[in-house]
Amino acid sequence: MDIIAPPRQRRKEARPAELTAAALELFVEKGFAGTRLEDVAARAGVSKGTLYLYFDSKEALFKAVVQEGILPVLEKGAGMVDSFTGSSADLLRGLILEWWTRIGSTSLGGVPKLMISEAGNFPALATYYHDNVITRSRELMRRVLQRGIATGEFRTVDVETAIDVIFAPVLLLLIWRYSLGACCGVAHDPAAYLQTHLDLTLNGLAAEGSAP
Amino acid sequence: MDIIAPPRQRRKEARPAELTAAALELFVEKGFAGTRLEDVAARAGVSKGTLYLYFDSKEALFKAVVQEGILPVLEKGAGMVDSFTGSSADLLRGLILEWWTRIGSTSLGGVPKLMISEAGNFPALATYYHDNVITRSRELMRRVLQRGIATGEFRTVDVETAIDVIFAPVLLLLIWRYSLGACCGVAHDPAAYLQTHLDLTLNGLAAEGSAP
Amino acid sequence: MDIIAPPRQRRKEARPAELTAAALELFVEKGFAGTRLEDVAARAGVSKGTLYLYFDSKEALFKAVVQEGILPVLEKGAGMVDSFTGSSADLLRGLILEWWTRIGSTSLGGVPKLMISEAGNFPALATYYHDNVITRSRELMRRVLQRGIATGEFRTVDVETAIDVIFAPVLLLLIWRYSLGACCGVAHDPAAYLQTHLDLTLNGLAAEGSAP
Amino acid sequence: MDIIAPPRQRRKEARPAELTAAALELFVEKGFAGTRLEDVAARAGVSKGTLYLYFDSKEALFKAVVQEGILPVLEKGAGMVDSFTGSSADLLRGLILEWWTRIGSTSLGGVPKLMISEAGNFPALATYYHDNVITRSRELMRRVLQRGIATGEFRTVDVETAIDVIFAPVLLLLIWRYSLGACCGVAHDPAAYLQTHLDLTLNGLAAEGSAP
DNA sequence: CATGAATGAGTGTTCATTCAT
DNA sequence: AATGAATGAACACTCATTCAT
Repeated sequence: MDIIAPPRQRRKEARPAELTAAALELFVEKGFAGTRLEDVAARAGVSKGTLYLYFDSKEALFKAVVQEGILPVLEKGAGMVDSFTGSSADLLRGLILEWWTRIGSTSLGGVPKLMISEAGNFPALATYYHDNVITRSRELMRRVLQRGIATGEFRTVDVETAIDVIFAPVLLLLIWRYSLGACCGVAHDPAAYLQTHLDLTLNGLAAEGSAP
Repeated sequence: MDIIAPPRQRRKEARPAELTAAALELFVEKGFAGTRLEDVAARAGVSKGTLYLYFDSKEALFKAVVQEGILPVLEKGAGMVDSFTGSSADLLRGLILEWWTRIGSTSLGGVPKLMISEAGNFPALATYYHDNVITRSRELMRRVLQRGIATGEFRTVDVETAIDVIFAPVLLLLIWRYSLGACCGVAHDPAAYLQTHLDLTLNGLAAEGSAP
Repeated sequence: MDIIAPPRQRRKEARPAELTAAALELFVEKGFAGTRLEDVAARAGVSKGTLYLYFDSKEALFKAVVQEGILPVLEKGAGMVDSFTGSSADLLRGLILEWWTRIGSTSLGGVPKLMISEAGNFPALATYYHDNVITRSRELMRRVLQRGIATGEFRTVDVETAIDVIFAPVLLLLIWRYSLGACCGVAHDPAAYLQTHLDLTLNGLAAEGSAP
Repeated sequence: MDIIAPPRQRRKEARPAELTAAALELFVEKGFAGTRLEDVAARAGVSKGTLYLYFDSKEALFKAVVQEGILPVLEKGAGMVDSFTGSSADLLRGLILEWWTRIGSTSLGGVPKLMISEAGNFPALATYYHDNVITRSRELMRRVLQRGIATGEFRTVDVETAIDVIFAPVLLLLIWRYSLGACCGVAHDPAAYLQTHLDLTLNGLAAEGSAP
């Protein structure tokens, strides 16, 4: 008899992702210590024991949340930079907006604040995050800036400082949103904020005579 | 067995400050949940029970740490602004350096990161921090900027945005130092960093023709 | 070291009853405050944590002990009164003796003294006990007396007072047995005591001319 | 200089009584375990440490409360019986009413319930209470009954049973009042209750032909 | 693979008791 | 004698982790 496999079987591969998704939301909402594995399991629709079939410990789950949440987006970004053919300004703008769509505006937006909060308790994870997320994000932006400078579209600026200047406001937006912004927030409109930030930044980068 | 009992010291006056100091260090180092009250007491040289003579609960201790750590410095800063007679640039520079000496370079420098980490778990404290620390810090800087603009020393800039621009790098420095910087830090030299930041900012603020 | 772990038994169905039984014994023996949950768990053969799978708190356990211990017996008694076809004297005698077999002579006999001891600390439970146990016990006896009076077997007496007179000696017996009787008891023979009490009471109730 | 000693000195001898009085109220209200020595001290207007100048431990205080509360009244009662010259009925009535005035209607009325509650945890005290309070109370009543029987005022009854019959309703009244009566009480009027009880009892005791 | 009952180490909190002043 | 700051043992309760089914 050709019966379709029951959902339980078919979801076997999806389980880890469902669990990390549930865990991400709770970690972001309540922090690492404040999140109970029972709640994670319940939100993913499985039992507490099942969680341990996929993750050795709460700490392992936490690492998986960070790794699986962030890496795919970075890889997508690398692909964009590799294949982009338009202006560097459009590339930079596209990267930031894509990042906002995929990360900033989702639960993943809580990850930077989460890493800041828990880095002290998870040095290994902090190192991993630094080496894989931060370093690679900066590398991505570095390539964009160097591309623009090489083509004469951007002015010759100190690249590392420019990377700081580009990332800092975005990070602060997220950090605020997931900490004090929750209780006494002035509710920045993130889209407008990003737009303003990009306009200012690209204007500042634009070589004289080029069309920003 | 003749175990020597530690001398039972009585120092009611100094106890709260000793306890909040010990708690500050541990909260900054391990976070709220990761800090055991027994360790706080031990670091302050008292027993666990003694802690409860002065603070009703772990949460109350946390609140006291934030309040007693931060408020005095803000008040000192307000006094400086009130009585200062030199240039606004010197005032701004003095405020930031004083802040670094009193807060940034001490354990209190961990408080912003602490608040960011725990705001979600302590909404009441987050509100308190927002209303008393953040709002009043901005007010302090607002007065300095308005003073400079009024005397013609500073250009006419959007004050609120300028406040953001002045505080953000300093906050990021601290946040970094107490989170990821601990394990994979590029060890910014804070003094030089602050100097550069102040130079740039004051230069940007300086009215044309004035001597920065 | 190869310590043999005790077999981890799974018996969800039976657990609550095993736990309340263990708790009953300890509450009766040591009182509410003097009973440690760890001892309750140990006596039931489980760990401390297991207790919390079934009862939210020590107070909840206490409530369950009282409710589950007493209510079933009352319901059985109501059934007896409903279906009994013999004389009212035999019914009254049967009820009291059944009560002694099911409650008085078991650990449940300690419940009245327990309620007296803890009523002040658990007003809600005291109200529950009053409304469900005391009121319903009196209702049971009331029906028996009214039945006997209606058939002419009993004299026309003040029913509420008669209820008091019937219950008081039995309650005092139990209260004594579980308090001062434990250390300096004159070891009443409960069976003989009950017999005498019933004989006297039924004789006092018997209508003239009826065969007691 | 002939200055009157300060109150602190003058109250030295009164301290133990003040402390046991405070303790009695709290023990009756909250039970032994539920009473905090700090509250006892506060109610007596002294510090916690002072309590230990007079009583070695919480248990010693508890014992003192029972002993000092009860014994004086018993001695007074013994004196009454020794010197009384009226009828035995008046003597019995006077004893019970005196008892109600001195014990039943005061905080001391909570002692029987207290002893019932804590007898299991304090066997030594229970023995003391039995030997000194219960035995001597019964002895007192025994003498009254024997006196009445000897003069022909009372019928020849089984004295020990009569003692039970006389004391039981009074004890139940007190027990009820300090336990379940507190939350769901039918608020017996104690004076009327005692009056009825005495009338019935004395009527039952009265020899035929004597004027009750 | 999945479950969920069971475990037990860990911690915040209370409070009887002690002791230096 | 009196104080009250300090102590530390005790306990209720939580939750990450395990394992028999």
